[in-house]
Amino acid sequence: MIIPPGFASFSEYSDQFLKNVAVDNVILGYHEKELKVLLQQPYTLEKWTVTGGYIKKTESIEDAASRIAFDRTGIKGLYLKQFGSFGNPQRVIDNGFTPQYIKKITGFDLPADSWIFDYFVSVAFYTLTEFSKVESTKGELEADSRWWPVNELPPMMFDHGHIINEALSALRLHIAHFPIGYELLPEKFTLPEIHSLYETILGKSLDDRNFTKKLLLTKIVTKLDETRKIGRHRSPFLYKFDKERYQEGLKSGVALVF
Amino acid sequence: MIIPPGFASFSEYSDQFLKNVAVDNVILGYHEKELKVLLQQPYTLEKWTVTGGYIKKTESIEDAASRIAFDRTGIKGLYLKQFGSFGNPQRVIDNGFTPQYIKKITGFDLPADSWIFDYFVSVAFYTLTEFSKVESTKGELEADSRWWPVNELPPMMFDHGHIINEALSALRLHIAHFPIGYELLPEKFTLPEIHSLYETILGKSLDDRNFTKKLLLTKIVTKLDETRKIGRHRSPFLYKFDKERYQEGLKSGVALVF
DNA sequence: ATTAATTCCGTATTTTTAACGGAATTAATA
DNA sequence: TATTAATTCCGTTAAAAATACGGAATTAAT
Repeated sequence: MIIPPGFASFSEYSDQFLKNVAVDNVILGYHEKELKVLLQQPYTLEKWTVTGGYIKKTESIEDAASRIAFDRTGIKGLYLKQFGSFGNPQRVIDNGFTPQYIKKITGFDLPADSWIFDYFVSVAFYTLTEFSKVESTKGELEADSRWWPVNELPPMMFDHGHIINEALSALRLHIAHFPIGYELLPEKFTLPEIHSLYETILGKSLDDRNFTKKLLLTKIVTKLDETRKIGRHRSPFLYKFDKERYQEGLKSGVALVF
Repeated sequence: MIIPPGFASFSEYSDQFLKNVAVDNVILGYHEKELKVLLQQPYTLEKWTVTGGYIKKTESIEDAASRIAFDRTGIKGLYLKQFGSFGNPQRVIDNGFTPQYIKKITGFDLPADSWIFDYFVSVAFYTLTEFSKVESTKGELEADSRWWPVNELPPMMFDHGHIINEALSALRLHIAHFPIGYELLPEKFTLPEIHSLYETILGKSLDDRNFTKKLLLTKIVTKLDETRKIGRHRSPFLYKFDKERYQEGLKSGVALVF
């Protein structure tokens, strides 16, 4: 727990938060046919973490997750999905928190029996966002922070590698029951683009004709009259999401079994 | 947080636990074609809660859930499934904890800014168990504790009514992907029995011929050569679970879509 | 005019799911 | 001992969904 400037004591800052419980957000983005995750490298440590933070006593865990996701991405109203909580004593062994270490990074002396040295339960959410939207606010992100391809992760702190894998499992399960893509694609997109998105997330190839058939059957995307001119080949038509049907699908479920 | 006898101070007892986070177990049992949930009525309050408890600093959240489930049921090795975490400021308003109240029930004076007066995030699990196994240990359960039909719940503390509903939703989703019943049926059971169990959990009637077909296709149950003599009608054959296939199904999933 | 890259479309086959009726067994009882 | 009431148990057909697959059209570069 890093103390921002302007606080006279550790507790003056930390008292606004719940103890021994925190939120982690696995922020996923899609770029160049690859799923990426936004990681940060805090406090000059050599390991990376998913984005996360503490829960204010006055907010719900969902509100905390939203607030933190907004802080890291600058995007309001991200779709956050809780997929599990993680907690075991090994977490505190791995993080290297000691009174000396806390003294060094925060300047405050804390007793060895402070709750800060007990393990934290992490309530984990994942979210999907369009890669480019976040990159534009990259300058505002704190410390070291960058996108990593989900299958080429750097050395991760604690169990964060595991948490990312669980997020991906949850996403793959989720995708079978709910529409996906609104958050990950530009407003107008082509069929091959959304096709490739699904292939990337599911990690397998999907027959293009069957994919199109099923997708259009759900009516969550509608064809536009425009095409996009790219490359020396036929120009693909553009599509967009039918926002109402999409929202409806999020609530009540849409079967899209691939 | 009730202090057992023999502790000199609140912190002497509470220091073994993580703060502001706890575990709740929705213990489900099946009896007479009805799903029931084990609830307790703590501290002479008039509202009921699902079983739950605090997490020791030395144990994982899963271990805490197991320990607590064992305490309440006397059954070792219950299958516990995490299905979500719940936390918002309303929880603390609802529980009625005040320094005066804590003084009354524990005998200790606590400062108003103690973490005990902040809300607790609940990591929730559900478990399935054979009703009769637990009932036999009922005498050992603490305080008021009894089974309630899941659709005739008494007044519930906090959001515990909501948590139970979420547990049931999770269970109904779960049942489509994993085998169920080993924990809820006696060792040997009849087809009508397991059929009725599935109907009860899913809350709808399932065609018996199709049900049997699908169930046997999974190979998780095997037919025995015995029958059970009950009533003035044809004696049903007995079946049992193939434990190996069942375990395998729990790990890798079994499609049983009804 | 040719070529390379890519979009786009439809039908046939297989598999899965859903719907459905009637004969067999048991024990009570008339 | 014949009848009745309650329940188990079985198999086929129709409908729906998923899968497999080939070839023509467009574009821009050469």
